[in-house]
Amino acid sequence: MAIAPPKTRRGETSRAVILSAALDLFQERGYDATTMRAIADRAGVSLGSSYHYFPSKEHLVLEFYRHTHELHAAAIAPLLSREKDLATRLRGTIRAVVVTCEPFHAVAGSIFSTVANPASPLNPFGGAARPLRDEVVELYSEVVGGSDARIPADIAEMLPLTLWLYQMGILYFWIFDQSPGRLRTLEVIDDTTELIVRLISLANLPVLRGSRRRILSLMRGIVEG
Amino acid sequence: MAIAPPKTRRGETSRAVILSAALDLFQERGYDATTMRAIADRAGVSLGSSYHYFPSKEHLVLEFYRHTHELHAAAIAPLLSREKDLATRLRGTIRAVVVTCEPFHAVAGSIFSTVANPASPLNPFGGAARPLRDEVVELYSEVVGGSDARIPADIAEMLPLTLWLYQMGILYFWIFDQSPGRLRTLEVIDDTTELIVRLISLANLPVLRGSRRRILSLMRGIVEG
DNA sequence: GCTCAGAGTTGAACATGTTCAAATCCATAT
DNA sequence: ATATGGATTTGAACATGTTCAACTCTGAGC
Repeated sequence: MAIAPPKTRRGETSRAVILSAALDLFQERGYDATTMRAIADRAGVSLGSSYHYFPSKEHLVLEFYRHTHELHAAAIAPLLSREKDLATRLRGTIRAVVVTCEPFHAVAGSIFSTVANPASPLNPFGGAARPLRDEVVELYSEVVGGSDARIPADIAEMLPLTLWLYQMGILYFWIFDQSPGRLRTLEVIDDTTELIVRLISLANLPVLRGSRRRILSLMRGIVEG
Repeated sequence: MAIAPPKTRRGETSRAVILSAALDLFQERGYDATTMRAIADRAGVSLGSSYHYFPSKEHLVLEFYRHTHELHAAAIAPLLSREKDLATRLRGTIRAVVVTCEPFHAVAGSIFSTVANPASPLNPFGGAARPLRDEVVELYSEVVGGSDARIPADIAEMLPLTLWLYQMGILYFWIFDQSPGRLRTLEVIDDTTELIVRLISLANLPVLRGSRRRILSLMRGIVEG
């Protein structure tokens, strides 16, 4: 189940070469059209060797994810250290997600569905992908925490996870988006990020206190399970 | 691509027998563990015959959906004709969804991921499953329309589709729910339906008018695409 | 009753993810 | 230098979704 790390230099090379071939082919042809045999061929190893380092084709996608996550984190680092306005930070972060993922747009559909499967090791709610999800949630923690917005503690507690979920929603929309330059997705991002920030500030209104408490306790209950 | 309907009585019988075998096996073994050969065997036809009536294994799932949808619609008919309170109608409807689907809980995970795939004919946002989705949305139209709640026109316009999406969310939660009697899902349903009705009434507050208009126009924009 | 076109049926063949037992490689101990 | 044990590599074999060309069946028209 777990990925066995290589134990020799030779093994490290093989693993790296297989992964690189897989990432290239995923981008060139998409996930489904990329066969394990093609990956092995391009990597110059046998079919069986690929399975020595990656328990399944899906585990190769997990590395693919880690790759784009690192690209994304690097892309928004300047923004996060410079900007203090929450809306701006949030908008920049989410925009960077779809910009970073753009080269993989054609691949994204089949990958997304793989990830959504509760039985898949890639499912972010419980499988091998859990650590990566936690990293992304942590990133949103920084997006919120590094801003000058004053956010009530109960909201701040659930916000990073909520924003991660929101990001997933945006990505799902983006997968379907065929507009030139993915303009529709960018518009939705602008509108929704502004809305989110506005709703957070509205949550302090006395009339909304009750609903707010209910929503947050509901979310806490869900997360615990 | 499209499913060719049988043209003779013999064909009708074959189709029915294949479908019935598939539904049985899906429940017995789950989607992945059910092979097309097993379906053909149980139906007493050849492998090729199955493909004459159903273009793919996924199309068999589509029928599976239609089946549960009909069970669901029948289950809530008494409630919808008797009850006028929106929260009660909504709670009963969603509860009936998970109750109806309970026999298929083990199957649901792999099916859900199949459905989420934009490339799948089962994807409710565009594939062959679109008509079925419209039926479900229509059902929520009735849930709302048949209640005595006074709902502003702009909200009423988007509500059925939103409730359908909400139902999908509940089902995804339900898939992960391992609690005895699926109690956690039922709790979440009770809490969320109440919350939804409360938020609808709050939406009339002057302070929320702006956000409400933004949210609805956003949703309209998304649906159009 | 015969013919025939189209509906229905069949099973072999193919593609591809995955498994596995055997072969090979190589650093280290002797 | 040789032996050894584990890491690595290999390719055949398997399971299963899907395709397809050939075959059979059936009922309408004569």
